[in-house]
Amino acid sequence: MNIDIRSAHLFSSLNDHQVRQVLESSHVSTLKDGESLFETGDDANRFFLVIGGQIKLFRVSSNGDQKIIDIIQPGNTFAEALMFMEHPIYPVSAEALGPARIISFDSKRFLHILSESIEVCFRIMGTMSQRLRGLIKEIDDLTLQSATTRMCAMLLRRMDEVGLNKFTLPAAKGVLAARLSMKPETFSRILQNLSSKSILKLKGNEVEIIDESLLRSLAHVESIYGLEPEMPCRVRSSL
Amino acid sequence: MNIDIRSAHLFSSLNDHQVRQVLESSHVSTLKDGESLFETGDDANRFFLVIGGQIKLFRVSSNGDQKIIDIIQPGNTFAEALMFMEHPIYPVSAEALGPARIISFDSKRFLHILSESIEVCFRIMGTMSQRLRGLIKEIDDLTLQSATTRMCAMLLRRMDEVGLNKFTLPAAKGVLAARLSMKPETFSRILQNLSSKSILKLKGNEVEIIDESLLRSLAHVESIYGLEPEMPCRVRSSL
DNA sequence: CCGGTTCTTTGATATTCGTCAAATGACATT
DNA sequence: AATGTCATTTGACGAATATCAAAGAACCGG
Repeated sequence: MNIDIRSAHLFSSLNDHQVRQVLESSHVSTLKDGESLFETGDDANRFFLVIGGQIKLFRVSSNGDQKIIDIIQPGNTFAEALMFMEHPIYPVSAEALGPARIISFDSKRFLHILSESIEVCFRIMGTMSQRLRGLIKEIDDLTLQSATTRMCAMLLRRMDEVGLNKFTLPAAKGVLAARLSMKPETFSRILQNLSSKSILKLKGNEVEIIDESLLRSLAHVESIYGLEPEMPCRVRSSL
Repeated sequence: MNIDIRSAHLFSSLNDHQVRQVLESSHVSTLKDGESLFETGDDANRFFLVIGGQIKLFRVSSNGDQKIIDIIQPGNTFAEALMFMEHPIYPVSAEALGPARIISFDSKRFLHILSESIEVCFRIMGTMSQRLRGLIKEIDDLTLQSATTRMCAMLLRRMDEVGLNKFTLPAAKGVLAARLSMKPETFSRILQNLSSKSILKLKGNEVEIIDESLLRSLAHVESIYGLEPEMPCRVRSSL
């Protein structure tokens, strides 16, 4: 099991010596479906790299609903931003979505390495600023758009990702519903509705987009962001 | 007009020489009410420090509604996170809320200084991680709570800030409504409603909280979060 | 002080979603 | 295949919030 952690953006500019140092304080874990990694409010002295499966980051409201903040895919790190706080506390809970495999790292140790490498610092600031951007985008997805709009945007994103007009939903419907901040019932009804308008066909978790332009107009995706006039880089993964 | 930019967290660990360097590329501007500083999608090669008035950060949806992401107060910097991106583009628009005064800085120049000071890097990572936290909190305010809940939370926050049960609303009602992601009409009605239940009295923009405990229960403020990250942390509910 | 603009309030109505309850379907275990 | 469990769908209903329209208030320049 020798994974090169340098494939993760965060570690990409470490030299061999530094990688060895980081690995000294690291620990690989296997998680069962639904197994908790940490909870909102826990002391945060470690951060993580997903190497298999998916990790769900979420918050729970007083009435028991959960809002999924993000779903972390293999190759990505999370909770690394917290090490720079004086009293690091996880602002979300994390658990495995299906069986998963992660490596955890000691924050203090990593900070020490960081203090000797400006380059790595810059890289971290880069990922943090991307995450900030992603969250801002998220906020406006949540507030400027209706449930239907969010659904359509998600479908289009997924379609771009896959590159086909036919694809599998990236998670269970209930999970997606939470990710889009709606009830499973609403999720279901919206899909039925799109289906009844023959904008798409669905069979189980397989979706086939029929009328992309209509879907796109429903999503109102008229470059609130620019549609990147220049842009070489198309696929953005920030979910 | 000699302001010590070191009072801003971001610059606090710069030495005299560095401060001088930073100021070389800086530029003070005065903005009239509603004057635009930049718009969503503009190239971002400068960042800003508010020294007077307020700056509104917002995004506009396709139907013309605007969601206010944040209102930046004097002493705070904004848009500094973007300098670490390859193609920095402002993800929000910014304009003055009332007359305002700001200093702008050249990002490249600042990056150069940064590349020579790990300490400043760490400080920036600290502020960025706090901002991330703030946005996560924001997301769950928006999704896990109703309009009334958001209103109550805002009132309580304001009350804590001022330290009195009587205070002035921190901005025009319409602006606050947008900040809380609701229509002005809804904002008005909720206030009337709270007033009719004698939870508060209002006269113009003056609010007096009568029944704090009731307000607090309406806000559901059972610190999912602890209150303040760095505070010597008061009573934290289990969690 | 006036007239005009903009902000806020109010009422009537429409829509979107959530809630509750029950039916159906999918899947794993026995 | 039979069973149990869990996820999804469907329907009926209600509550929260947006929308539209119009009336008041507050503010401002002359």
